Amino acid sequence: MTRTSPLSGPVPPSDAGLPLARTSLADLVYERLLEGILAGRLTSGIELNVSDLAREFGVSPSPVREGLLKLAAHGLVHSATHRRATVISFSRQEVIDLFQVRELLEAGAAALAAVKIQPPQVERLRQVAEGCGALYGRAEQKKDMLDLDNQFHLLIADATGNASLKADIVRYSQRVRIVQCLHLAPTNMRNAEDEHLQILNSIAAGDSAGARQAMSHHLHIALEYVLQGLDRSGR
Amino acid sequence: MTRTSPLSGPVPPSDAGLPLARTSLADLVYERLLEGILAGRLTSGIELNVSDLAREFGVSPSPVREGLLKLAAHGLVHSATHRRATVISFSRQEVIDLFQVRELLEAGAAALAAVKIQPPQVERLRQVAEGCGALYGRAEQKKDMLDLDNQFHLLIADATGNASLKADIVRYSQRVRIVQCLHLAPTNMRNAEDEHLQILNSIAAGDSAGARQAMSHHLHIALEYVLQGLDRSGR
DNA sequence: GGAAGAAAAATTGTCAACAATCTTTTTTAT
DNA sequence: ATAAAAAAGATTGTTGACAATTTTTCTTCC
Repeated sequence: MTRTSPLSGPVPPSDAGLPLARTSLADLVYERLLEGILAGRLTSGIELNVSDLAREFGVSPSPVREGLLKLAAHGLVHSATHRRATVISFSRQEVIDLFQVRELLEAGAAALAAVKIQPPQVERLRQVAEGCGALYGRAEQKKDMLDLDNQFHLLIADATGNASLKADIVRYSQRVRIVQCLHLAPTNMRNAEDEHLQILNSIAAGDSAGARQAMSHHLHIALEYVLQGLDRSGR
Repeated sequence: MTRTSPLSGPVPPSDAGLPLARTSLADLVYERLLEGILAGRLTSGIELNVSDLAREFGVSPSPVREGLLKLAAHGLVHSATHRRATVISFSRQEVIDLFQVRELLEAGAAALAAVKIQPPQVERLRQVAEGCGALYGRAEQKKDMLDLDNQFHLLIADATGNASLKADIVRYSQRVRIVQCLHLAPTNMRNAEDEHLQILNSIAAGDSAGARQAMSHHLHIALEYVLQGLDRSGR
């Protein structure tokens, strides 16, 4: 097959500088849809119909199907047999549940990171935490703010050295993001920088209990803001 | 299509007593392979080739492909493009990482369950915890023992009322089981009943901290045994 | 005889057609 | 006119064929 389909335009995100990390069309579809979801273009409840997407991406239905299946397996898309797939939507209780697990994972990760983090990672973490400051409160940069916040959390997950833990934190951050795209007012991210620095300082000081506590606090506040937005928009 | 393929023999595990919960062939393949993995017939490293499985199950390649994709997304199968899928295998460090996350999730779940559990669930939990006693140490019943142990942990996950948390605990228990099938000596499950009762009593008493502590302890011991078996067999 | 390279075989990935199911529209009966 | 039933349309699920890639086997050369 001559690689001329639209999807092959943007170079597939090769994991490393490996010779030539081939990826399947299904994975490219997955990446594209994921990007759309995280960017907020594809919001909760939007229907993802196979033939339309196949047309749009210039591939046959099969890779689209598989891409959707992967999104469903990762909990980003709701998919039942013979019903068209939709971007997942969460009830109020499900949002609370989501944050409950997220807290278990991320508070634990923060505690672990306090023990295992290396100096260069501390430095990187500080850059990201402080980089946020310039953006806070500006509505038109909500996506950038979410991206930076996310990066902060992912760097902590990285610092644990536990790939499995990181993978789960990524999955939760993606699902939380779907909710944040809908229900988070940009102004509510003002305090985040202080909270991030609190977490960072505990981690840098090797204070596991403090890091755990600071992360829990941060996530509780984040949940509170999301619920406020949800209750408001949910009428 | 007249439903006569081998796969439709064993009735698909319908989630509830719904009228007729249809499932796709891909899901049936998924269930069958999952069962084989959890039963220990399909062990780490075993190659799962699409055409062979398609022949064996009497379906076309596509549903098999999708079933494997789902297993891969759940972390039970390793799958790279143009390479045949294999049942996942874990390095020593990966096993440790696995148990680390499992502890975060399950210790948290135990603490939550202590707050939220209902009397009938306590009763059910006690039955399972005590039901284990009759089996411990008998080598020929290793699978039954693992099943009961698993059920105990899943009931606690259930008692949290957090579906997302439970789903993740299930996923980890499945991956841990792959390791246990390979590296756990049945004799090493003798103490489990006592530990389970300890957890149960804390939960029943509404003692969150105690339940968390007891679950952590239980999982630490479980990891120790697995590592012993791994170091022995791994030469 | 053993290692590097080329041909052959096996396997995975993609496609397009068909079958099964769901959804919408139209028809029919009350 | 409204609600149930039937037909038409759209969408998903499955299949088998083909293309792309990897793996194995065989040949060639040192």
